[in-house]
Amino acid sequence: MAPVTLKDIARICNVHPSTVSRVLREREPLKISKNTRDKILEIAKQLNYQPDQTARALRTRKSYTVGLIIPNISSPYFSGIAKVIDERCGETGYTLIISDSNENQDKEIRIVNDLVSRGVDGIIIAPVQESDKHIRELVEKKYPLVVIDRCFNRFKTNSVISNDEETTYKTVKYLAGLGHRLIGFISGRPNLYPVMKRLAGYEKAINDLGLPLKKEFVLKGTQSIESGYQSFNDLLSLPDFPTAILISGTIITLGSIKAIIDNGYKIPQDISIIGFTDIPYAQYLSIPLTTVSHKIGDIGREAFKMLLHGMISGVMESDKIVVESVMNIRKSVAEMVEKPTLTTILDA
Amino acid sequence: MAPVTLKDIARICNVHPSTVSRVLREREPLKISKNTRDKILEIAKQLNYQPDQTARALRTRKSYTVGLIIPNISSPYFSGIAKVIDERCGETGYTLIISDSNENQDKEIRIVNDLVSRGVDGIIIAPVQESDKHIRELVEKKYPLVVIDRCFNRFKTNSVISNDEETTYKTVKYLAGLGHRLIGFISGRPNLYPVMKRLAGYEKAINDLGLPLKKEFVLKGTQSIESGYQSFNDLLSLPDFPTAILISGTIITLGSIKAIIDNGYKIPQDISIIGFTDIPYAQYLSIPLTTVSHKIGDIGREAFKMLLHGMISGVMESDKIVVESVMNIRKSVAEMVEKPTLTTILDA
DNA sequence: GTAATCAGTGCAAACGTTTGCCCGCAAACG
DNA sequence: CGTTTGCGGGCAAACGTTTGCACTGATTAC
Repeated sequence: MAPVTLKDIARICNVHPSTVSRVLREREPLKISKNTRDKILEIAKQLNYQPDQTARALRTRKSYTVGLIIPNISSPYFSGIAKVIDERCGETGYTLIISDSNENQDKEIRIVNDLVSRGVDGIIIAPVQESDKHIRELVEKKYPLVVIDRCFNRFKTNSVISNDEETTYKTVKYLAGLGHRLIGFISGRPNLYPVMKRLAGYEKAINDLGLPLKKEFVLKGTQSIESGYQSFNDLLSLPDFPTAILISGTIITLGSIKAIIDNGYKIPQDISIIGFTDIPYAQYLSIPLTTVSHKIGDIGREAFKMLLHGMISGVMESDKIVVESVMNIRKSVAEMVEKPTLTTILDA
Repeated sequence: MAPVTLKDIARICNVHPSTVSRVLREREPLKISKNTRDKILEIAKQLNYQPDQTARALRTRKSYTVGLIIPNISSPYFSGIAKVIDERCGETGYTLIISDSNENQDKEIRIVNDLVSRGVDGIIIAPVQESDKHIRELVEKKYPLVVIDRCFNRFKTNSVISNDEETTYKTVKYLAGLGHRLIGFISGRPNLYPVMKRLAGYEKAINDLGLPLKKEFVLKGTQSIESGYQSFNDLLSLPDFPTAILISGTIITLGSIKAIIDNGYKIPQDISIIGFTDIPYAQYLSIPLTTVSHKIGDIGREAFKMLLHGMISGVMESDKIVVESVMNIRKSVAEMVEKPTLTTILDA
């Protein structure tokens, strides 16, 4: 009934528990006679011995677990990242603890404390980014930690992010190249790192291209479908609304599409949209969505690689890895009939 | 640097570690003078003491963790369930360990062993269902365990599932009511419990309604987009293909939609489809998908409730809870022009 | 006035491992 | 033959908690 322990095996084999441990751990040099060794192994297998990881972790101060904290597990973006990190964990003998902060700063702090007191060997986190004290403390303690997707400006951390600024810049250029002059930008929470970067790229491109930068064309909100719906509605009620809109975030994209449909507009005839980031369903829609997709697999793998290095070596540097995102041109962007003479700028 | 322990606090307060433990645990009756109590609490707060959950778990044989094993974390269905279970865990003081079995039986077994040896207090699992030995062993040991979505016929377990058979029956009736007589059924892995139940409901309805039951109308495969694509292609290449198709599984649904588009057919003019289960994007598609959606929230909450009861009481019964699924009528099903005279049957 | 109660706290064992150290013995060495 | 070497394995401490028990001094009960 009760789980079998080292002592049980030791008693049966007439040896000391430490001997059993040595055999099962297989440390070098293993100075155990083949006789007792075989006997122990056989009994262990026969009794289906499973070491108590709790006891082991207490003794060795190493739990072979890593924590992953994401703001929303049902977002395909984050659950995709979780999947590849989980894969890498499995391959390297770690157990992954995934926790959902639900975009709630207090909950995130509770989770971090909990994970640390549970003795996880390292943490990968996509932070809520309303506060950074708890993260900074870990970083200062050289705790193995990697920040993904959203990184901090106020201090250095190991992080892996996407090149949102450049990509957004190119995206605006692409739209301008198709003749769009009135281009809008909609997002959720504006203080998120990727949103700030996208906005920066957007504004820079608008300026460089000499397009009108109207502040009523950029709308912010929260991380919810309703917020996206509301923002897009506001945009559409403008007397002279944009011909193309950049939408930051898949949740916001969903709300936006609903707003367009409810208003009776057609994509891309009436309005062109580009979504950040890609959603798995985007390509299967009747109007396949042009999107900017982030390389979820690369992000997850790089993050785990950095973390693993930190966990093994015991030293944490502060590298920042940026993975390139790519544009998926589908059908949600129309070419404008009257092309402006921007070609000279675009060739730059 | 090193984390602060009970001993540290005890030393500072000039008391025994056990006293510190008693104060911090706040067990009744708490026979500690207000003096020392206040002092300990203050120092603990000042030093930001976080109890070592590993040590505590070792001593108390209770870890306040629960394991959740799902076959695919990036499926919106499973990640949705994970989200509500995570919420309930947070509310009740448990930490959730989510693991992805990736529809791989071997990996699932490894995960189960790992979780058990990590001392989780209970497990919720949506099993791969190729083997059941490891599950049955846990059930026989009265290990707190709840099976969701897919349950076993060969032995009793606590489980929460959806009423797929009845719902599918009604769905076929609904299609027949709209004049469809050639109705197909496409699924992924056929040995999954919900798929079996859906198929049973489908066949029963076809029989009851006196419709033709053609075996080339029901196609099975694996859990992949490609499989859905392939199956639907096969169906469409039939000389006399169905006018309506039931599609089991969101992954298969994605593949099916792609197949329809690639073949140049229009939904629902050329073919009607109903998807099991609902996907968050379904209602925002240009052709909103008629789906059967499962009450993810109820499934998660009920499962956790059962598990919590088992973990607290220490006894596991074998209840089976079935939650009702609902049909979301949208626009992917067309009414047939010539209505058959099935009304008498349908009124039954 | 003595015995029983009780508040307040210390002591030590225990949870299941891991690991540094030591010890006995036999072989090898000089 | 005495000493070193090395193999095989036992001993006990330690990781940080929790908790039953014992102990002291004071209060209450009779």
